[in-house]
Amino acid sequence: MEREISSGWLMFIGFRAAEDRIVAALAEAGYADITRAQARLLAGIDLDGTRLVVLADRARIPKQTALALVNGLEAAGYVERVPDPSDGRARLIRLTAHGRGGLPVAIAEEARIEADWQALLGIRRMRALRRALWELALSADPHLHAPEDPQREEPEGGHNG
Amino acid sequence: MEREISSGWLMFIGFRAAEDRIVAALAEAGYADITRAQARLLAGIDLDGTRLVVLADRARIPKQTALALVNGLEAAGYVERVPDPSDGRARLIRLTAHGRGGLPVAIAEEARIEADWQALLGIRRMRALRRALWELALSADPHLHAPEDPQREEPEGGHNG
DNA sequence: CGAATCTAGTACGATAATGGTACTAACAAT
DNA sequence: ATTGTTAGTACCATTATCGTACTAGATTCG
Repeated sequence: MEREISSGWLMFIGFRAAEDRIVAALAEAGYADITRAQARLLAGIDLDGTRLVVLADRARIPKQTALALVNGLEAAGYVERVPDPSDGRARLIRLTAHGRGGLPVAIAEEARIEADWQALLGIRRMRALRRALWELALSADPHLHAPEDPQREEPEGGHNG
Repeated sequence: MEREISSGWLMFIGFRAAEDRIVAALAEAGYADITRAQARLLAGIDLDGTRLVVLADRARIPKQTALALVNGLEAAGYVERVPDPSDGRARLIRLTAHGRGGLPVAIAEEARIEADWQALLGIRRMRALRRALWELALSADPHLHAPEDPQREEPEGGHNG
């Protein structure tokens, strides 16, 4: 009567393991006040700033939640809001200097995770894993407009740590 | 300056897509009051009952949070607590008849998700994906004591929908 | 042009989830 | 019997989630 663990749940385990490592790395580097929810939002901020609704979309939360998180991050000095020149309604949420300080930490830990996973699976299976995950992610979220082909280059999109 | 989406984040997308589908399927079948956090907890309940600390561990939440969720689920009639014959301190959290009613719905949707993903990737790559996810999950959580080998059979463990 | 429509951001508020500290009762070890 | 450990729980403060709804700037189209 025992059943297998679903693929979705396996993804949850992997995701949470990675997330915990990144948040822990940030905490150890002095960014101890960043919560997981905030980290998920920060991960969606492009280097040139991102709108609130886009952040909400990327983190799979309603914009009210994203707003609350951004308010907290702004109060903590991690992000700032600048007007969006292309749309008077919109504002771009950008990392402050303080926020950018955490980026290398997150990126480094992320790279370490990828390296650890690749060491476990081997480069070939790791690549296959990423490719498969990409296809599933795209089918779930068609406007991810993602490359993953090393040949192509997208002027837009892409997430941070 | 754009970076790739991390494998962990891709897992997040896949996981959330699956989770949303299951919660939506439950809602449509009349189980509209089950939240995502509750569903994650329910997914860890074995058919013969599971202890609170084990549920907390599986869902990656502290036991206080698990307690609050169980209280809510108990009040809503989804689970019940029975004494654990093997340990006077412990209690087993079990699905009630009402709770078991949602199981087929969740299991069916889960199967549909797996089928959809397999249709997308093909059976070979899907199997490779699961195998890779399993290895990563095991490395992150060594006491997952998981089979995945069709030959072996574990008397314990295994999650529900 | 101007009215209807849409969209980005925000406010307010109610509920749910998270997680710290700490207590009790039962078990385990010596 | 004393000590240490573990399961469950209570209490509580904070954070996160998300519904309803408003404002102001865009967009569409007659």
